[in-house]
Amino acid sequence: MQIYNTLTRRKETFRPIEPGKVRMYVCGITVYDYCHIGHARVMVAFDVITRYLRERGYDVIYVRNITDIDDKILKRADENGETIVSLTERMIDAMHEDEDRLGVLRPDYEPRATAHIDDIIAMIERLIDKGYAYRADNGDVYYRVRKFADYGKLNNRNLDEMRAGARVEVDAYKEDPLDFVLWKAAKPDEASWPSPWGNGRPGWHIECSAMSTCCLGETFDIHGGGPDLTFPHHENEIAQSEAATGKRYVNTWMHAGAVRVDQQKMSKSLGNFFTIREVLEVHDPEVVRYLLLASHYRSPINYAPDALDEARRSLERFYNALEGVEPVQGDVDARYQARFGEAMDDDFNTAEALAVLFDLVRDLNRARKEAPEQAPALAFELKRLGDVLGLFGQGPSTFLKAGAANLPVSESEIEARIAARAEAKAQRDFAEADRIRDELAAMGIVLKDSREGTTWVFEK
RNA sequence: GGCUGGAUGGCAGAGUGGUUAUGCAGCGGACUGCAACUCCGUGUACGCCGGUUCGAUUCCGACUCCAGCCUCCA
Repeated sequence: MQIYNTLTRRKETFRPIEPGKVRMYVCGITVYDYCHIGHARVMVAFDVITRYLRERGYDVIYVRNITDIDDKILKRADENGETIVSLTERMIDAMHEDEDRLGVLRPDYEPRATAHIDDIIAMIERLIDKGYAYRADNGDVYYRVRKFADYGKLNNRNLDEMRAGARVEVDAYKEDPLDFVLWKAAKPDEASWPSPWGNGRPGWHIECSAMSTCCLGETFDIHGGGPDLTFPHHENEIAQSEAATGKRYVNTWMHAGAVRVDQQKMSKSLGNFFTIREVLEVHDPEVVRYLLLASHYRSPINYAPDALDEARRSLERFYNALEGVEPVQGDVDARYQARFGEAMDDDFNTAEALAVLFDLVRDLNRARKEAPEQAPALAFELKRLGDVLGLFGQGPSTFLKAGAANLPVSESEIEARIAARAEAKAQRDFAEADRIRDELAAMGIVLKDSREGTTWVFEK
């Protein structure tokens, strides 16, 4: 199996530290607002990665943290006039709701920063002892970046060149402008925890170093995250962890591609983001999931309403093929599984894997006409492989009829009209039959005749 | 300025040193009372300029353009 490693900038053969076992950490969300489509992409990407690794027989430990203390949280809670805990609990619940709807399986562990203050303090102490960190006069503790010789290796950055480009306000208390904060001294009435350096709260980067190490060990297999975390977040994590432990921190670094809107990165700072929940008001969650899987996880994707409509039409092809066939395990051409596996083995190429499934769909549709006895096994294979991607889990008619619930007619009324049309057709009164069909079509109900009878789907 | 990626048919999006990606849309045919679904068929796509090669969209170099990171952001 090949995985692209951001650290080496190439695909590498994946070899877990312990055979058969994969330890993976992914940077999660800072819970001060609802998740947007960019978050959804990371969630879905690593969900599929976990599902496939497990399908391959690996015992995966998947850890994704929750940042529940941070400047933005303090600010937002204050603006809302609610407590930090009230805000973060609300956003954590919302995040879980969003990912459940997208079919994202929960990570095995979701450590929260506020539950690991002791581990964080212990790691900072270790860094101070080794001379990699210092307490400044303002009470903050900083990491001494220039002390870490490998700094910049993940991003191919050179310290002196970075310095030239620095345009951040220089904190007077830092020894060097590049130093970053490990422990932030609390202002009088801010939420804080006691520490050897006074009351305060952890910096963002140290929390991931401490929680990943405490859940997965000092060296682990895969560390993932969004595209905007490679610098400085992951670079700083490496500096902290490798300085503290003296060991290699992570073997494979994986980063998802950006979600763009009008060719610009979807981001909080630009304000051009769509939350998962607002998108799900209009689109079936599986359509969103499909859209995310239709491109390779590292490619940038452009988020647009048209793209979702097209994803919906593509998914309809799958569900049309599955509708009315009872999947039963049986003999199928082994090449589908082989090609699917080859695609996924190549750095989780879901786009290629979906192309294999479309080929399978064509075979299934053909079998339904020409060799119906083969259809159940093909449908089973399609569902089984789709499940690795977290797709095709709902009943075909549930998907195809979704949205019809808001219509002014009930399902039984629709069925009654279909029966009336069948009667008209039997009388060869096609004008009446077409009138009924047009009437239903005007509401978005599209009829599909087949040998077994008439079914319908809802087209928005 | 430094560091990463990328540029594929109408759109989306994989991939490959010489042979069909795939999906959506379109066109022709079949099925159908007519449609829808489905099936069959259909498109001289690989940013630009050089180089390597018998042959390059695919390898190498220059160029143009796009995006990301260098500051909180998945």
